[in-house]
Amino acid sequence: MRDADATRARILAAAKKEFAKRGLGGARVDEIADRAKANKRMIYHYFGNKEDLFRIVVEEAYVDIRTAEQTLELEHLPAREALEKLVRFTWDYYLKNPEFITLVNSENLHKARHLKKSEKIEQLFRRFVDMVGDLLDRGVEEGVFRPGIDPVQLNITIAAIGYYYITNRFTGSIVFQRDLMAPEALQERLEFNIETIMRLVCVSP
Amino acid sequence: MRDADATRARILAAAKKEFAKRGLGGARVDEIADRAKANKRMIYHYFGNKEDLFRIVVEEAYVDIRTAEQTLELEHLPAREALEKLVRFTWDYYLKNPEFITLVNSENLHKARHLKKSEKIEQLFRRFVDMVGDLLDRGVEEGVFRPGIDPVQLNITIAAIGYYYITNRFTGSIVFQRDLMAPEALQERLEFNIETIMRLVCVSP
DNA sequence: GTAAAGAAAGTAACTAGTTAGTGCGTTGTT
DNA sequence: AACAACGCACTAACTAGTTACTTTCTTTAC
Repeated sequence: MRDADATRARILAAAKKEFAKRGLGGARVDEIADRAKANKRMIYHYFGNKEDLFRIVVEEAYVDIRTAEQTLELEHLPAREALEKLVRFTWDYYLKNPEFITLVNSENLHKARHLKKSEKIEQLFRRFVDMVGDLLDRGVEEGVFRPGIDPVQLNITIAAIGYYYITNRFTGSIVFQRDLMAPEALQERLEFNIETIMRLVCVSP
Repeated sequence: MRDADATRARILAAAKKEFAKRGLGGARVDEIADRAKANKRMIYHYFGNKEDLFRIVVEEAYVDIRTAEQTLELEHLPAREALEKLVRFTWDYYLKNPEFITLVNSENLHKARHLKKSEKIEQLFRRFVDMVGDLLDRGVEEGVFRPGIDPVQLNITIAAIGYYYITNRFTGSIVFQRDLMAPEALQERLEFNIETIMRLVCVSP
């Protein structure tokens, strides 16, 4: 049974897991081949080398989160509801896809040298920033949002308050002496995050 | 010239740099020895093995940030000023010590298995959480802070909005198509962060 | 229809270089 | 002399990448 596409896809999925688990430096090409039930030679055949494979994994991770975001259709909701939905989505996505966070961390450890080579990333995010910009404008028109908020700063803040909690869940649970991943703790954090963003953006909370 | 303490200290400093630059998996013991102008044999003599060396580096990084925090003496300031000072301090510390962030990221990639072995970390942080708890109480008494805010959630949020920006400065600069490390960008972010926290905590912003 | 040719998919074993960790001897200090 | 600090040179295991080969599928010629 030969299937080039399926093998390629299995390698990519395996690479995503391995890179997310151990980072670029700690990941082992042999391990990726095993996980993918493929041969190491196939990895080099389809992806050239380890770094290129990593680049494609990271690119794909960014495409995935932005694709998911675009299904939100925030345009059809009142501004306040749309903003809350975005905060909830971001939180849920990090929670369900912690490998996204690990990959981004790993890419930043390497000063984003792989993403620098990518071309499709820039336009992907321009659309996203525009979407949040439009949402902010709409909220101001509706009289519910403060004017003058920078959509990039808001984006970063929405991401930050979820991302930091999830990425540092292990040291955080030790340092703060509570299980940050307990269901009640997660619920509490999500509500705190929504309150943080609402107080930041809305005219009257 | 023989000096056990100095050699040990040079190794620790070199290890901190190397681990911060490449993570636990990517760091090379030979490189640490070279940087420290010591011999690899000395590393094993003083620290046992690579993992133990890493554990001590991470522990020391946590002790350093908490030690710096304790010089703030927030008790002697009005609550609002104290809170703003804490946000500024956190931001400045991350900016001046980006290796702290990389070490914490690396430790979380390994599910905090080194920090779990550490004993002095817990009490270090209990004091810190108490300090912020006291600050919140004082702000409520002064009539400037909302009551009922969880000091742990506030701590996490103050850290998050700075940490995320700094740790993801490389991918962030590509994705948002602006130089996030330009002096004006840094100043803008700090002010945005202060506003975020003030709106979250204060009764009237 | 079918057989030969060729291309693509897949594998095992290997190479060259790297890496954490050590054995053992040397040098300096008290 | 005794002990601690130090350093060279080694090893056993590992690791990214390659070579040379087999198997399977597709295309083309008749």
